[in-house]
Amino acid sequence: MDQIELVRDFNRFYTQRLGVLNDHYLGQRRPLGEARLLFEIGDGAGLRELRSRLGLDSGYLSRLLRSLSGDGLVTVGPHPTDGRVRTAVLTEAGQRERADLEARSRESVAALLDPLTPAQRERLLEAQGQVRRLTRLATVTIEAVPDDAPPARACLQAYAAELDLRFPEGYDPAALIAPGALTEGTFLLAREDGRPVGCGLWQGSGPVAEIRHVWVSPDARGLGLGRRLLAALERDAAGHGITSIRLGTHSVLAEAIALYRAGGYREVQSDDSSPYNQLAFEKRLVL
Amino acid sequence: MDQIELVRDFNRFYTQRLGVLNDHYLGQRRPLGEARLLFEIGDGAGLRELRSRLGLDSGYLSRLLRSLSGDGLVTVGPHPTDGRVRTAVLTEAGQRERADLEARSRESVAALLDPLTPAQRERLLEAQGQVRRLTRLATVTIEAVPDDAPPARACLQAYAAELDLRFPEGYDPAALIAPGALTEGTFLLAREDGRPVGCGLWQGSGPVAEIRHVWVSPDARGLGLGRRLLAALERDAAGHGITSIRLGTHSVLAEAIALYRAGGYREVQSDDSSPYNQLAFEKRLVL
DNA sequence: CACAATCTCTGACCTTAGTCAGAGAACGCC
DNA sequence: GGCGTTCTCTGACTAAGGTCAGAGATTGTG
Repeated sequence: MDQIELVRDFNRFYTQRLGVLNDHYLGQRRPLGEARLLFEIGDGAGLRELRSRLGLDSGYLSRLLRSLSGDGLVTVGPHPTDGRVRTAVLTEAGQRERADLEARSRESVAALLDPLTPAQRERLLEAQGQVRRLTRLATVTIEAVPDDAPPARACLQAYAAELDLRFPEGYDPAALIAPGALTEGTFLLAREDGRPVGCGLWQGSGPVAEIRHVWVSPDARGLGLGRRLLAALERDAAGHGITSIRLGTHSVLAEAIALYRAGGYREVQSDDSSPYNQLAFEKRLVL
Repeated sequence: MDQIELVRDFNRFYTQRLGVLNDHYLGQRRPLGEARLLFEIGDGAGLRELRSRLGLDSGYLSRLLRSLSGDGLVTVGPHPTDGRVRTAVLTEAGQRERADLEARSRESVAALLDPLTPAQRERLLEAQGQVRRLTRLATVTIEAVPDDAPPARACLQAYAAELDLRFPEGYDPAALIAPGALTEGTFLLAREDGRPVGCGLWQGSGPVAEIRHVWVSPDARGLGLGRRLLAALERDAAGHGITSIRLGTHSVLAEAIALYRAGGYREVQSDDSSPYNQLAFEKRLVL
């Protein structure tokens, strides 16, 4: 069996397992749609938000809510500020039902874990974490966007805010590349399910380019995305005739430094004008 | 987050991932039920078998088949020997459709793997394998059954057949415990999804009991089931007042010997009358 | 050979999950 | 204050997935 077949086989296996688990804990008390809605309402939520979170048609949502409120689990009232929006709130019975579903779900998972030894449970969690991290990494898309695209600027703002916290001297957002200033080079944006989770750019016209502003969103760290971004930047630069990359970084950014070293960058004498770049690295691109 | 919550979180994540994958490759060409049926028919299958494999109502299956044969993908003919049963066979168009679905599925998995480096793919497969093995192990049930129950005898037959192949001198099935002979002791049967996948028994009235006939089905090896069975036998025996276990094994059964050693058994002088038991082990049970 | 069991098929019926086209109320902006 | 937009709700409709009760053919068994 090749790799693709092995993954498909695992997916089939796990689909089936999850099906059994779901059947067991849902116990036919509620249709799936209503159960999901009960969870999602939580401590009250606007219908508009519910619709977007669950991806429901407005008519369908309305009907689901009517059914739930018919069972006395939900009340739908007006929104405090916006009269068009309505908000759904769980009644006490609704909260009990929700807690009950939650407990059943926990119980069926607990029953699954029960026969395993503590060491085996650890291994299971570790392996699930690994599957998850690699699957997430694999589904992140990286694409070139203009450096003034709104999601690009959002990433850069987050990058600047983080550096401002981490650098002892703070970070001046004016040091960011100005919108539209990237005429020679590429800005790469990483997205997970459409949401921006990282960025980076290379710039320069000569045979030597500079990589800057490589950033990964905190909730996407540990996946190996920094490495993917760096590799994608190098590939893109190489495709534009760049043969060497230089980059500078701050001495407090230990994980960035480790990333560059692991990526084949060698530390060189810094001649950078930016006060934030205390270290300089260089790498020759091989085609 | 506790362990249960972590597992639930992984399950939610993976459900969603699989949903995206499925939506993508099924591409709305076929309803899920029909697609599954196309796969399952393969090179022809009796309707009765299809029904049990897919867990379908006979009326529903009939209707699905009519729909598929209406599209020219399937022909339904008589069974060669049993006139009540009918068999479904894929037409050429059906085989093309099936191959097409298969190709789409492979393609979407290939697209998932594509962004990963070879080392990351290896790690993903390794982790998926780990999740699968531990999940399988956790869902195996172990229960006491009479030593003459049909699934118990089936396991013992398989055990004897295997030993006969592995022992240079062969194995005489008469050496198996006779049906109904286990009056003092317990026969434990391991099942996965109802299917017997392993067994083992302890027997004896004194403070010292003997564990015999520990066997795990070839397709359930590598899960750690032998270890679970052994632990379950010890627990059951201890519950019946047994304080020490002795057991004998054949010198060619390397993995069994390793299992006993890892389980805390110490090799002792063999005084066994059975010609198959060249090695003897002993363990004091602690309560 | 009779009779019970097995197997497939049909028709009637049901729930879940969803889509679509408006109606009507409320809001935001000019 | 008018007007386009946003939001919810209703009614009409559809597809998928499935259940249930027989009818009719066939088979195994006493």
